[in-house]
Amino acid sequence: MPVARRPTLSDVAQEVGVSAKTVSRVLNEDGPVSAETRERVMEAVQRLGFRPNLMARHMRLGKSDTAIGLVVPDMSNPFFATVVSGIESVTHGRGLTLLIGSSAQDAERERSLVGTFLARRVSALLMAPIPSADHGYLKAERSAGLPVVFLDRPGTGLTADSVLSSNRQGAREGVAHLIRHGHRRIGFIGDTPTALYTRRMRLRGYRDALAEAGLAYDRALVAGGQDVEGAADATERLLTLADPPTALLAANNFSSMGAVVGLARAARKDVALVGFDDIPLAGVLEPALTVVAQDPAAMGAAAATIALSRLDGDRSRARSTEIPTRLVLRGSGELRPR
Amino acid sequence: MPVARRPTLSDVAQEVGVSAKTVSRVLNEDGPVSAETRERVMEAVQRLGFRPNLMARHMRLGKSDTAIGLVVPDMSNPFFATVVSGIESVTHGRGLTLLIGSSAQDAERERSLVGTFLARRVSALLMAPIPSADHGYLKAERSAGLPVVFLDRPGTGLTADSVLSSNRQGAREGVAHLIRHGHRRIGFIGDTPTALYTRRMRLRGYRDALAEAGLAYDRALVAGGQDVEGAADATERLLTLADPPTALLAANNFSSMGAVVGLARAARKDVALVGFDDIPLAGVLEPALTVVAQDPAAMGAAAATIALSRLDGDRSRARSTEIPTRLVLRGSGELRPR
DNA sequence: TTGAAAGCGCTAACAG
DNA sequence: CTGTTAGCGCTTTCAA
Repeated sequence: MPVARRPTLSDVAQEVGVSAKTVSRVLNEDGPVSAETRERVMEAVQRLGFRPNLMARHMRLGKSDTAIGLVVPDMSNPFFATVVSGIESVTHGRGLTLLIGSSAQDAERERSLVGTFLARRVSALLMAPIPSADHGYLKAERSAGLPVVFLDRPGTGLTADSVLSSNRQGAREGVAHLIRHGHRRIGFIGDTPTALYTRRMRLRGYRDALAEAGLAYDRALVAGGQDVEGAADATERLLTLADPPTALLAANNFSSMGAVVGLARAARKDVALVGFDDIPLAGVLEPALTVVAQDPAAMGAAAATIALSRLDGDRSRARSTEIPTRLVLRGSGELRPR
Repeated sequence: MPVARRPTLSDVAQEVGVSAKTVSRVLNEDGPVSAETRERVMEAVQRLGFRPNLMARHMRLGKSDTAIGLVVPDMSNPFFATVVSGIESVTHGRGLTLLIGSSAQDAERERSLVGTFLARRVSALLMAPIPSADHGYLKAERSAGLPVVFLDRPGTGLTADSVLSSNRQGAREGVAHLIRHGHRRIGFIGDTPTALYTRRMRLRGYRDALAEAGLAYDRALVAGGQDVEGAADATERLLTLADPPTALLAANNFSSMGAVVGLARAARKDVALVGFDDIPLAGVLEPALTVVAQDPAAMGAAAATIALSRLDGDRSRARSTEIPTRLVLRGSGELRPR
């Protein structure tokens, strides 16, 4: 089967018997064109199935690509999937296309993705940065006018806008809630690596709440894993301690699921639990799961909005936007210690 | 702050005192360059922070963009989020970038997204097509060599590759499982619009199983909604029928959640349930949820693999790939009717 | 081993 | 109202 070449502007022009510029004028409604010419051009465009080449257009205009690049650690994490839909809800109206890549928690891969996006001349860069990576290499791009927005975690080595959850305050509220219900031994189920910004902030909030209540911080009550399974194991391990916790704070979505699984396996419905990040069906678990809910869609939308305002010329200094978390009471955090 | 122009190939060339072509040769390891020249070019590239402009490169080569376009109905649906990570796992190794857009179940929007992708000259197009849309307008592109792969549902009006779940067979097995456990009145909780391909196929599988068991099909037992809430309401309504179902098949992920919520609200732990599409925490629900699990990551990977083989010159006729579902027994489907 | 010229598809600037 | 020329940043072709 012969592979037909895609028609170009000049193909259309030739077909109609006008110059390329005239066709361009018709398509971009730029400058005056006689009704009849317009008509004939449009007809030829239809007939040939012509579609202007955006690459060529962007290049000629010497502008950035009308796309924004997004780097997330893992697309299949519902948190980031929802962040993406928040971003898209903002960018779509502006005719911006979304380029997405997963860093898979690998600094090399993150850098290579960012490199590709830069080579494509994206209009802006949104990223949930890898903790171990330095982002100083973006300094030149940023001062050349490329908007960079860090999402979920601040970046290292680069001053840029960021959009974060109220991690510390949220965790503090969650733990205070458990304390209010009489708990004195409260475990912390986090993720690994422990260097992750969100984990550190949430651990800080956990310690804040303990300190406010005059409770000692016990490292033995801090555990975690890489995934749901790891968090479930960690939960079960905490329960076998000599002086075990009567309540738990799980510090992110999969830790929350892991804690639920671990408690279910140990058949311990008496252990209170507050999760971080809402999870589906939290309401029908038994007991129903109390959580510190984040608002990932709002985070994505905020990040995109900031990037757009930068594109629109906002040159004010970099700022950090905090999206509030919300304690959603459903029951699991209100159990009393026995 | 002065916004610096990005350095170009000729900037680097000028800096080093060679021609643009020489710099190009160094960067692409194309043709002979003296070690010393190479050294000096590389140094200048580093110093200026030069990054070749991919748009210009693609254009000059007259090839497609090294990107593939993906249209999904809704990014925040974990099913599609997982499909995306499956796609990415395949494309990343090939240096392809992923362009993503949400159609939001709107035919206009789908078409505009596809239009944008085509204008960008993507190398391939993957999409979960809107049921109400005709995709005949892609015929010319396809015969011009653009790989098109439909995901999750076949497209309308266009012969193209597709990757689908074994919807009918999966539903049949799920319902047969309920029948095997003694159920004779089995409800179907689906999504709307009812024209959706997956719903139609799963309903067919449901009817297959009933027919095989000699059970009559009763339209009154078929209900559904647009989201979790709607499915929950539909579930509650089915339970109030004069001759209510003793078991349910929920036909997708949010219908499954809705059915779980509806049964929980009605406090009916005696009603058997088989969900379609696995959901998180299915194992710790009470009773634990039996599901017909799909494999969204495999679907994404298969779609990407097919697109790549087409790019590599595979001109065989369009084929439909079926990714098998798997009945995961956890308890909720094994309840006996009272 | 290196360079000059031409051109990918498009549009800005200027003529006509 | 319409056309011509030039050039965005890169690579191919051909020549030196």
